[in-house]
This record gives sequence, structure tokens and C-alpha cells, in this order.
Amino acid sequence: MDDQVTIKDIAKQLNLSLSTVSRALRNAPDVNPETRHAVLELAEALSYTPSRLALSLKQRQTRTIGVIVPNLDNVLSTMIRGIDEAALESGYTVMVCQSNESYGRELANTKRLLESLVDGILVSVSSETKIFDHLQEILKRKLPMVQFDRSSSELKAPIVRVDNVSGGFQATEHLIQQGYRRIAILAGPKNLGIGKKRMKGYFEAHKVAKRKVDNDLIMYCDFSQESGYWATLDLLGMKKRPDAIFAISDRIAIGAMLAIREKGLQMPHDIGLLGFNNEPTVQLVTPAVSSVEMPSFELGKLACKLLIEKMQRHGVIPDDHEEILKTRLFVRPSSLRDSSTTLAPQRS
Amino acid sequence: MDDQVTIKDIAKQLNLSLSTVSRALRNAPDVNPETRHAVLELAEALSYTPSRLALSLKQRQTRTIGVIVPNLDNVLSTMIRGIDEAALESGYTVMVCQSNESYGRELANTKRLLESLVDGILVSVSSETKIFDHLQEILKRKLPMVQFDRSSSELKAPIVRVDNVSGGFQATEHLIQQGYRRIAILAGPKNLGIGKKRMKGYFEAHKVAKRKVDNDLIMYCDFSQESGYWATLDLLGMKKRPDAIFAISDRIAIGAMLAIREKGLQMPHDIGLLGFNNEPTVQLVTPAVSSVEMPSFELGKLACKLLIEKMQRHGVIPDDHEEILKTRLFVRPSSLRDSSTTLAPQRS
DNA sequence: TTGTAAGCGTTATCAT
DNA sequence: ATGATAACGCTTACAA
Repeated sequence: MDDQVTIKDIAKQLNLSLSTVSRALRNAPDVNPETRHAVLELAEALSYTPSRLALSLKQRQTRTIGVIVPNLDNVLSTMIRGIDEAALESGYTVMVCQSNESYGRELANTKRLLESLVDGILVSVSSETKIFDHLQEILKRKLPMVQFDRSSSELKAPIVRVDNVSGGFQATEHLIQQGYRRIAILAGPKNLGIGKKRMKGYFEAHKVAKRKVDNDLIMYCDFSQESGYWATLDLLGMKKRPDAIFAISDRIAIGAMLAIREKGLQMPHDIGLLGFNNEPTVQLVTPAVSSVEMPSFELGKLACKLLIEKMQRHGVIPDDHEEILKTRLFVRPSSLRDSSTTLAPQRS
Repeated sequence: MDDQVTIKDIAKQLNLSLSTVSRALRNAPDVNPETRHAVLELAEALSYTPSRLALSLKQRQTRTIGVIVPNLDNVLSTMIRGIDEAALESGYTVMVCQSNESYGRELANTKRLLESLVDGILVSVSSETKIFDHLQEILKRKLPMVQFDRSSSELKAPIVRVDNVSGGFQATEHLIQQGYRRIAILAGPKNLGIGKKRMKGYFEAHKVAKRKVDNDLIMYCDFSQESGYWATLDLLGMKKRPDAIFAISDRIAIGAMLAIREKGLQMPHDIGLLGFNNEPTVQLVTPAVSSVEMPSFELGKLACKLLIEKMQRHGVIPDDHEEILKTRLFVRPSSLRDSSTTLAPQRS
């Protein structure tokens, strides 16, 4: 196909041995300055590029990190930016595989990464994934792995995530403080850890405020806007409808907003609304929607750094290591009923 | 690091030669069924994974496609999904490098991909990139390359993009039909081809309608929401202010919307607004903003298919090949002043 | 300071 | 039907 320039070509033209050229190229100490100069010059002239393939095969490491994500939404894109940055800083290349929320694709991707001999893997588990065999296989091969954002306790690998319990607590506490009394939660898919944790915070906040939770106000749904919409219509159709809704993602919250609008209810007066992720969109709708922000960029960066540490200093990071980042609540008009409360600082 | 299971291990345990094992594994015709069976069984038991590295080195092809993108925004994420799908269908792996709109990063990424011996490259040029040396280098090495979405005529490589002139035309024509007379354009960065083309459509629509363009209504800006905001404030501060704004991206349009709101003007009555990309956000703001949609998923998929074709059948696709997809206008309340016009079909 | 040769995991060519 | 050997591009003892 393409005639790659190799060390051989340089050696031949300069009447040197392969080893000498190799050494010159890598600035080894024991090589004649003139020789080195000649080699470097010719390499430049031929626009020689070392073959990472050969190098990797030889050294049995690729300096590549595989990333498995369920999609490329706003939050994950930001995390990947963080991952990218950390990887670049340490001279690693990142290979992103996106499973489109499908178990089958995640399986295929994992296989690919395993074959490609990546040096380590960052994974955020697809919401659809219930079987972890393929990821267990990674561990079985002793390939360093770190979970980020969405994680599973079935996998014995370090986790970097936000404190979802605390995030759910912040959200619910705020709603309670605003005088809302029947706070519903749109909790996402029933089996998803992230949802369970945010819901735990929701319960804790109620407990601290000495309030009971009405179990009818707990609604499971998909992660889609559609699903948030339908779940909310259900909620609003109840005889004793909720006076506030905490959605565990902004996407779901937007769906809820559409349903609320359709029913002609006013936010924040008739009903309060609060989401999670603080995506740009929630600032633009009317009224702007309150949301819990997670430090996505930092989270990605940290996860990657942790993985690199794990890769380079084998065994230093225990498998049950958890790195937990704080969330931050952004209060906006959708949940601000009590005018005596001041708005939290907003992003520009 | 990790003790990979190789063909050698299998050969040793079965007292076979490497070649036989290799053949058995690949279902070669001339191998004893019993032998094959034994090999396959042991391979399974040891969870043997072929080394793509060794294979690639041998065959001088990686079955990997490198993708260079300026960022991972909504549009590009969707395109990448399309790319992914096409690649998967043909058994290729995709390696996405995101330059974060920075020339330096794009340079580093290109170098990496070149070293990694990808079989082909899909590139969407960063808006900041003015020097194309690194991409020229790709061509110089005869590495198959296809440009998608944002492209440069300086690069002699096929292009897959939408018809931006026609998109700009659709947008402007619609605004004219709605009775707007002073239509401003937020044209993005001055040197960007995509902006120039959409603006060309803007001029053509005026010409067809036999209207003059007031050059004061042409505003250049960044691709950011911020920039759209400030540019719009400028526009609205003019003595003869525009009565409609066509923004060449939704991000910019949202910025414009914020400025319009701030000035207390009503859409679509006082001023019309229309964006480009049809991102989910524009449907959610009030009023919902009209936008020109480009078929991002299909575009990515097509670009990838074209690249694969170019890789597999060398020389069949000429370097000046252009694949041009149609845009589609979604009319929403932000630009719907004339109530006799019906709304175009919306997405669910 | 430079050269020789073995090896990374695989396949292809030629023998047997 | 199976085996031996060279090769892909590079590094690295060891030797000169």
C-alpha cells in the first residue's frame, strides 16, 4: 500500500547497521555525534516516522488507553476531554469506543480493545449492561482498569465518580427548603446504581427534614427526554399530584418540563423542577431549570490519571479504591419559590 | 505485564507446529478436522486472543480508521456515530482524536495517527487551522483520506458535506417569504468556508427575490454562544436595526436569542430568528427556534463508506470527488410571522 | 563507537 | 496434513 520509510532504509543509505541508526534516533549516549547528526538529518529528509506497531509489539505495550462509553452525550464528551488531556500529558493515546447504549456493541468493543493490546481501560458501563462477563475478562487478564461515572460493584476495579447520594441530598434539601411538600423523583432505570444513589440522597434529605416519602412519588423511567415526559404526565395525573419534581438527569428534566407546560402548570409556583448534570440547555429554557452539576472534566481527568498510575506502578492502587468528587447545586427560577433565598452563583 | 496467550502456547501444549495452529485457527482448508478441533478447544480454554499488533505488523494494515475532529459537540458526535456504524459494518475500528479546536493538538493527533499506521483518515478541519502542512503530509504518504463537514479546498482529498449554499438559501428565502426585509446574518469566523457558503446562499436568496443586501447587516463572529450574543447586541444597537437574524449555527442563534430577549424584543413579531444544525436545544427554548438541519448521521456514515471504498479499491475515487447532501429547513415559531404558512413537519 | 543476532506474535512460502 | 523458516520494523544484549 504505502511504502513506509524504515530504519532499514536509513541504515542502507548511510552504510550503518540497524542498531546504530536505532540508537541515534533515540539519542542513546554511546553514538558518534557525527553519525547521529547524519542519521537525524536523513530521517528528517525522508520524513521517517517510527512504527508504533513494531515498537509496541517489541515492548509489549502500546501506550494507548481504551475508553468504553455508552454514548457521546454532553457529560461524557466533557469527561473524554478530561481523559484526553491527562493522557496527552503522560504521552498516551486514547481510543474511544462508544457502544451506543447497546450490550452487543460494548461486547464487540471490549473484544477489539483486548486484541489491540491497550495498556489499560477506562469504562463507564452502559445502562443496558447487566452482564459483566466481558469486563470481568479484562480483569482476568490483569489489564489495568478504572471505572468512571457509571460503575458497577460487581467489577473489582477502582472507581472515580461523584457523590451521587450527596447530589440527591442537595437537590431534595433545596426543594424542601423552598417549601415543596410532595416531591416526586424521576429515578431513571430501576437497576442503575447512579439512580439508586441519587434516590438515597432524596430519602436522606426527607429524613433529616423529618418528612415522610410517599412511595407513589417514586417513578422509574429511561434516560430519555421522551421517558421523562411520559412519567411526568403520569405524576401529574395523580389525584394528589406532586408539587415538585427532582429528575436524576437534565434530559429527563426537560421531558418533565414539556409535560408540565402542556398541563398548563407554572414553575416554580405550581410545581418546582430540578435536574442533574447542569447541561447548557437547562439554562436556556424558560424558566431556567435548577440542576446539580458534576465536575465532568475533572472527573475524566482524574480517572485517567488514576489509571495511568495504576498502569505504571502496578499494585499501588487497590481495587476497591474509590475517588469521590463533590457535586454542586445551581439554583435557577424553576425551583425558586421562596424569594428570600438568593440564587447560587451561575456560570457566565 | 500481562502474560498474553499466544499461538506458541497452544502449539507447545498440543505438540504441533506454529503453522498448523495458525492454520487451524483461521479455518484453513488443509488441516485435519481433529487437529482443528483440538486447537480450537484449547484456544477457547486458554481464552486466546489473536494479537492485532502482530497481525497488523505482518500485513501492513491495521484495519483502523483515524478520525480527526475539532471537538465533540452535538453535530460531530452524531457524525461519529455514523462513522462508527459504517466502520463496524466493514470490520474496521475507529480511533477518534479530538483537537479541542487547537492547531497544536491537531498537529499532535495527526502525528500519532501516522505513527499508529491507521489505514485511512477522516478529517473535519479545526476552525482554527490555517496551516495544512500536517494534513498535506498525510496525502504525501498516500494515506487514503476523506474530508467531512468542514473541509478545505487546499487539501486534495474527497469531501463529504452538506450543500451549505442551499442551506443558506433555504433559510434566507424562508425569512424573506415571511415578510422580513432587513435580514442580518451572523456569519461565523470570516475565513471559514462553511460560513462563506451559507452566506452565498443568503445572497442568492436575496438576488432571486430581487432585494438588495445591506452590508452593515453582515456580522462575523466566533462559533460560541457568547459571540453570537455580543454580535446581536451590536446589530440591535444600529439605527436601522435588522428585523430578522440568520445565524449560521444554533449555538450562535441561542446567543442571539438571549440578546433579543434582553432588549425586550418579541420573536417572531419584532424580529425573526433562524439557526443552523437543528440541535435539540432550539426546540426547547421559547419561542422554539427555526433551524436548518443537516443529516449528520448519514453524513458521517457516507464519509466513512467512501473512505473504506477508497482504501480498498485504490484510485477508484478521484481526489476531487465531492458528495453533497441536502439540508432541510425546520420552521418554528421564532421565524413564523405569516400565519398562512404551515409548519414544516417536526421530529417527534 | 558500531555491528550481530535474537526476539516480539503472526502469516506465507516452501518443503516434507 | 504438517513442519521449518523467513519476514513485518523495531529494540537490545552481547560481541567486536
